[in-house]
Amino acid sequence: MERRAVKDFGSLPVTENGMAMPETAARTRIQERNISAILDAALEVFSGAGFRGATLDQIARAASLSKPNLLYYFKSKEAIHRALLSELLETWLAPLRTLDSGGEPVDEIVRYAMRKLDMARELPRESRLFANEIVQGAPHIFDIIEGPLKTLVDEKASLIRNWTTEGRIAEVDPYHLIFSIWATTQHYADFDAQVRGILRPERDRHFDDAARFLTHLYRTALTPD
Amino acid sequence: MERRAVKDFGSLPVTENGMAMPETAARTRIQERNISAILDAALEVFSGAGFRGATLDQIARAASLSKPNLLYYFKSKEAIHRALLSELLETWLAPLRTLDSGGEPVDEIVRYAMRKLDMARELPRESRLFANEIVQGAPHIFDIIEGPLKTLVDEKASLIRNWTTEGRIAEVDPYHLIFSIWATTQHYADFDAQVRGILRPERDRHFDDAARFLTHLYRTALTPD
DNA sequence: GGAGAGTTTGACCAATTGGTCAGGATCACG
DNA sequence: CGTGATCCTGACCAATTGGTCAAACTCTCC
Repeated sequence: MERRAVKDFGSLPVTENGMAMPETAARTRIQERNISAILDAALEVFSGAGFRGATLDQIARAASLSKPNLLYYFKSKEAIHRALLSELLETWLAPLRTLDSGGEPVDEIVRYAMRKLDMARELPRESRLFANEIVQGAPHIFDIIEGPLKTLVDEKASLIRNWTTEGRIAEVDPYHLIFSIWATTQHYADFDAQVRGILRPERDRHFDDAARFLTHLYRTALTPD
Repeated sequence: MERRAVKDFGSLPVTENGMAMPETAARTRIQERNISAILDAALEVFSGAGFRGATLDQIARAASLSKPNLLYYFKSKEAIHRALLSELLETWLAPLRTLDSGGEPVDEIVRYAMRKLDMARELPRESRLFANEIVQGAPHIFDIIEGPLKTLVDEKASLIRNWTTEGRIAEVDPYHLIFSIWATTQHYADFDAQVRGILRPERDRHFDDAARFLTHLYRTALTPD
């Protein structure tokens, strides 16, 4: 083996998702630090400008690394984006997973909405990252939407439908209920610029009003007559 | 005056919004045709890719014009974007304007939500154009949000608040009510890729279910006890 | 049918962008 | 302390992109 082989199969095995560094295998402290700096910088830049709007220079600057050094850790812009999306996907879907058949159904759904609203407040960049991706047709994650996400939503939709069948919540379409919870909560992260332009809130004050409003909205709509 | 002056003040006066052609003054049939072809192509491309993601070549191709010819009608990419946004702004705000103090308040608000849902179905590109813009911080229209849009929303919010004061609808925060209507309806245009990935609807079938769901949601939440 | 306004284009340009590469600096560890 | 693996960089490249320009073409209207 000479040069070329070393480059291809040497100390920097390229994993399937395009990362130069394996996420599982042992990382040096330097790798640990730089990879997380890159992903954090990438979240900042991608969420604010979308995939195509983001540039490697911006990400490099935000991560305090040189551009070639970025590409030492991730083999391409796409690879960074992919790694970021897959890193955040679980976080993003976790609240829906916790929707459980135990407990009072109306409370359970309202609690889910409140959890989503909290995430819009605490993790707006993550929300906008996915918003940018989906608005533009979800080119990089359509398989996830059709696969794991659809499976999860189908499962929770049938749980909700059981509640309506048992008369424990009002008769509503479970899918559109879920969509409306996503829409009304993520709205405060994704369209933050508009919300703030209209409300001019001090700090995040408006989130409390939103919480009250959404609680009323879903509680009245779901409580069976 | 020689050459240069002819170029600057000659037959193609540049209007304030950057269009090479005045919208008001007489247009030749060729101008009529090409300008609307460009704006239509631009809507297609900008709404699918965002401002930065769109390229003049894509727009030119979609309009069946050469790139220099595009720039004969609009002096820059920004000018096309600006013209498009300002052309569509009225269309986009019109439904809210029609929210009127006459008529039954709950019906009036539900009717507004249904009108917005129709627009998400009929004009998804327009919805995504604004969505792209706002998700990325509304860099080109923040003054509109803070100005005319805020004014309109303030006005309608106080109308809604009157209704609650009079006990004609339930006590809800009018601003968050409006936001929730925007969010739940535009969701079907802006996040169309996700909705279709999960529901796999034939045609636009799911809009009818959405209409039923949203009618129930707002009717129950707004009807005073 | 011809003159001047209006329209179109190929060729071109500078800046930006994603990505490469060879070599140098630094770190871990025997 | 030295040596091999890891980390980092300046210089560079090809492609793309927004935009310009002079020249040519076409339409309108007298």
